[in-house]
Amino acid sequence: MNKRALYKGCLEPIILKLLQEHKRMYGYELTMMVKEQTKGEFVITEGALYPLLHRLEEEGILQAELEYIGNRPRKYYKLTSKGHTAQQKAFQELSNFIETLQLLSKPAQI
Amino acid sequence: MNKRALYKGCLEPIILKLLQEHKRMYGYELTMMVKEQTKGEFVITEGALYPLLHRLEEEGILQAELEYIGNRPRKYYKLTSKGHTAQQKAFQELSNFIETLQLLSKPAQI
DNA sequence: ACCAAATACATAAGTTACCAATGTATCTAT
DNA sequence: ATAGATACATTGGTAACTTATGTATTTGGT
Repeated sequence: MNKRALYKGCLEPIILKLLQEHKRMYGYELTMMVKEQTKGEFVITEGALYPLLHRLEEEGILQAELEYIGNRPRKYYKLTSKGHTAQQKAFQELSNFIETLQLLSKPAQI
Repeated sequence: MNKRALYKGCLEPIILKLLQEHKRMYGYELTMMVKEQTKGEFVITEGALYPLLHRLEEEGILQAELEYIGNRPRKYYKLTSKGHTAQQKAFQELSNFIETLQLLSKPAQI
């Protein structure tokens, strides 16, 4: 069992949450922030992140803005109004999921 | 995003945990107990459960005993000594995972 | 001045833990 | 009788990842 299998499905709510808290962020920044906030526990691979961001943009959940820092391109993402709704829903699901997991983690209590 | 993607990887630690708490259980019983303890949130499909149980047995983590209730076969599983070790490790990983998720769920605190 | 590491984007192929569907058979309750 | 619950199992498909690879710019150390 790969320990990493655990956070399958968590990436999307995490990204949406961060974008709700920070208005606009770019891909690399998102990976760094997740790594930092989780003390190195969650490391988002590029192969997971970029396809996800593209999909979310396509779905109208994110809106992208390309900017240049010197000659280097940087793509900022922010939540659309549809994205805010999606974020709340996704985060609620994640919270429920965690709560449910804890039901199983704790010994039965009367 | 399928909400069910969330608990990918959680099934194994959950099953191992239940088997540690209850000494011996059979497949159908496991599905019922998870459903009950999570108030219907987690529903384990047979296509996920039985292959997992078989794999864990093959890996020497579980030991199976076939019994008959009338004419109906029932396969009890229990943790081997290797299984107890695996259970503790898996559960620790799950706990860490939940903790890490909560790091991201809560707003940054100084 | 040089080069490794960091920054920043991206895609393609492979993995795997699950779901949905299907199958078989027995037992129970109405 | 027969629908639903109990109890096992397998097959085929999927989606969200990982690993590997690619390109290019910028920064920092010696």
